[in-house]
Amino acid sequence: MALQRDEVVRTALRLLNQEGIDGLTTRRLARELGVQSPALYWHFKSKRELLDLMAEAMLAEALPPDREPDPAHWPEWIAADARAKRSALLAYRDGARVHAGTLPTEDELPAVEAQLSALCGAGLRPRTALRLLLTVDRYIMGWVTEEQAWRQDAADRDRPPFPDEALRELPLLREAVDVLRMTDHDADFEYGLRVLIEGFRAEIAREAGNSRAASEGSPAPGPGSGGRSADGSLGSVE
Amino acid sequence: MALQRDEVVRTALRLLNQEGIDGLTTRRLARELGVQSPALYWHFKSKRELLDLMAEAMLAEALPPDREPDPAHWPEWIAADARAKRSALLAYRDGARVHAGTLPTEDELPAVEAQLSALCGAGLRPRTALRLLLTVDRYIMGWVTEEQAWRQDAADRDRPPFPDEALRELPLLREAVDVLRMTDHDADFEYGLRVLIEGFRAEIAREAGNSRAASEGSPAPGPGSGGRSADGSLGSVE
DNA sequence: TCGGGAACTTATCGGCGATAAGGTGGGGCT
DNA sequence: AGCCCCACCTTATCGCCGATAAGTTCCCGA
Repeated sequence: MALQRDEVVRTALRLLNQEGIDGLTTRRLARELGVQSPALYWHFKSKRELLDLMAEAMLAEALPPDREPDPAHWPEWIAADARAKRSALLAYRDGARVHAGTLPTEDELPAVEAQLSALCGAGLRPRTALRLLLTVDRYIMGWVTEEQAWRQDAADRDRPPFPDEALRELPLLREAVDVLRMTDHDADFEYGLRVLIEGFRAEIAREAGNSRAASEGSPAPGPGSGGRSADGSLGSVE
Repeated sequence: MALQRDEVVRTALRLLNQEGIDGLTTRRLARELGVQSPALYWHFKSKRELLDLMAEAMLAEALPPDREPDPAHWPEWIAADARAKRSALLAYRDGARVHAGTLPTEDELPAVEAQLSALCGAGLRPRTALRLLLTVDRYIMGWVTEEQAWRQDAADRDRPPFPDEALRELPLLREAVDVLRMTDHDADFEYGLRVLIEGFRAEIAREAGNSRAASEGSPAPGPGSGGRSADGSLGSVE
């Protein structure tokens, strides 16, 4: 039986966990599959394409498709999706770096539309709802990227970073030393996630309050030419 | 006159902008400097070390040292620092990817201590304050990573992603299409930043409210019991 | 005057992604 | 039965990469 794309991807993911992304070379992968490395280029036009499929497979394992998010419980499913995505990325070594190179695909769009629908049901405009989803997504990516870099480094290095003596003159950092040394990734991630959701809550309340003023249909949201842009102050918030 | 580490780093940063991170090779850099590539290994023990110094230099350009953040105006300087960091990363091609591999250095710690001091002055515990700083940092990194990947891709590709026909059955996405296609990175970044700061505001209010109940020294702030009602669903935080 | 080290060169290593070109075997067509 | 096509793989090779080893140059201080 000839090689299947699917089998290659699965083997590549296994190899990713064993060797890390730098050890995942076409030659190594080919050896694992019992073929010569150019054989892979029959199935994938480039290593980039293979990595894309790996990223897709990673997330597919964790995020079940075809859900109908409930507008009434948006904080719950936003948080649940965020945790699921983080778990999916953490499930493979360098998972975040593999995913990072990926561009969004058109077939992810229906799921996003469903999420937008729920958020709009909770009172947001589509633009704002999508921005919200993007925000949490960026947080997750940034978080897991750092987390995996840290874990990797902790595996290499023998001594812990930020030794006590470096914190001698820094009492506040000394008090927060377990956050600084990231001894509990889960709790620290949850903290930022909760902060985001609190912010979303405020944003929804604000936008619901404004809903009659801004009316609708205008692509530029009310204030100024470019919206709030970077005018420096956040004073317009309250 | 012999080569200086500093000159190498500056040339490397210039080359980074010209060629991107994949085009930044030791041979190419050496050629630019008029030496042979092994000469670089006299000044740097590895390419990783060079990249670390490049990342450091990138951020040093944008973030002036020795500031004394004001507790009373924490939203302003948090936002200003966030914008400055994003700008610094955007100032160089693949800036986020260069920075991503970096580990925090001990000499950044005093600046963090000063920020913690201000946030504690605003009513947070050190642990929470540091988590807050980490949260916004991860958001920035995730954001700029994606933003630069997108810009790069837009430069390569001739046609815009997500053509209209792909959105035919997706009315909400069609309404948010400029967010989806990221036509205004600045405004979209600002949105997430504001959401984060709103969340911080809520967090500070919550923690200040709890301050007498939890006293201190207890790592678990006891979510749900005394504080907000609505976060019960997310209550597994700590 | 000369030893030594900073700063660089030449030569080379092993490995990488990728391409070119050729082999092979089985299934379907005549 | 014969044959051909083509999916799938091999061998050979390209140009590049980061990195190391060993030798060279040249200045500076004792």
